[in-house]
Amino acid sequence: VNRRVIAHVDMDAFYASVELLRYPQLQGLPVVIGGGRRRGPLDHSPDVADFERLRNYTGRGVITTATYAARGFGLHSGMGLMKAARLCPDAIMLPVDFDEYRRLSRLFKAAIRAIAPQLEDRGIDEVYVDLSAVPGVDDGQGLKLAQLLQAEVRAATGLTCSIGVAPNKLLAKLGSEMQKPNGITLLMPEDLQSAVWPLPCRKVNGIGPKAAERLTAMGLHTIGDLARCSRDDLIDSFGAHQGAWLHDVAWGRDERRVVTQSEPVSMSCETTFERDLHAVRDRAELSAIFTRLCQRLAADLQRKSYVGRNIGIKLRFDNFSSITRALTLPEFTSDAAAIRRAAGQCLKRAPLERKLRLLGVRVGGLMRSDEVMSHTVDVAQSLSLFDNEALTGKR
DNA sequence: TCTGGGGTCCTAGGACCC
DNA sequence: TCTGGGGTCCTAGGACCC
Repeated sequence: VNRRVIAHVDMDAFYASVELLRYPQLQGLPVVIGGGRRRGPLDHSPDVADFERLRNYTGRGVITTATYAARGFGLHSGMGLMKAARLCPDAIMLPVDFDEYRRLSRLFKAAIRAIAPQLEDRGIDEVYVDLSAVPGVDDGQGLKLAQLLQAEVRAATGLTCSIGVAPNKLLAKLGSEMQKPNGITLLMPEDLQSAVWPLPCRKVNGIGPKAAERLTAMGLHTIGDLARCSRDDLIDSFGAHQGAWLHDVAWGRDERRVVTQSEPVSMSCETTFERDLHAVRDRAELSAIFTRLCQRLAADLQRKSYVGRNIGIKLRFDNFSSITRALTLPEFTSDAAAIRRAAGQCLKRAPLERKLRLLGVRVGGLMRSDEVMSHTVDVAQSLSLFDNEALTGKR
């Protein structure tokens, strides 16, 4: 049996660290990333006093990432900015700059790929890497390889990362969190009892707030507690699928492969309004936003060369409850007007008594637009070549 | 003034078909 | 006059993740 060597590489406080790279004068200060898109360009080397402070913020944003200094004040990602402002009014607030984060994301992934090509993307700031076939990985060289990965990532980006090395994804992911920032943790099966069992169940990727609460209610707090449950008891409580999975997790078992390529399933655009809007009273404003979302989504699909035929909307009401409505079109599309029409049909089936907080549009059932050739949609498109506009050469 | 935006996967029920 | 068993597609909601 070939034992695998899997690494999980997790960039440390990624967005915040990218900003500290740009503004080294903020090093060591509480800084949070979040809020609006951008708020006027800053000078190249602004004084610390020139940065926006949390105390001046009004709005509905949340913290996307907090520097380690900010975490010292109890700030963390997902926290509402208004609440964060109460905890640490002097914290510096920076708008998100996704283009820059994506640029550095590509750099760090390329640096890793150059050493270990079997890489699975897990979002902008983390990856799994299968090191099994990398030369020199045998007996005890896992640490050396992880050090090499860290060095190359830092050389390529100036950023630090934390790495877990283990026989599978589950343990590698647990490991990468254990010695943040800039840490390396090797987890072997024999470390299960000493290093993994003491951890709260919530640390496991896939056990969220709801599952953790159910486990707590059963008196199960740590992964070790879980390991003392029989497989059958867990299956009785959580169902065949999740119960068996929980049991495997507790014993450090995970056979999932590192998936080096995948296709997107859906794309979406959504926005939270600055104030809650009423479907009737704010009809014009809402309609304009709705159309803009569809246009942005269509542009995204076209830029990435995808079409889809499942069109859906998401509504969030003033009480934070959400609903979705969706329909499947007979033909694939990435056309803004077609998406807008279908999404409008969906909206008709939604209750609109309450004020709205968020509106979203989604296209699912995606297919690469260059693979759609033989499809009926192209019949429609080629037919449109013969419409009047094309024939008369207008436009 | 609590609670962003972009995703994936799972479940459950109904429609429909063989 | 009581009622199969699969399979697939679709919708809606929910849990979870980054």
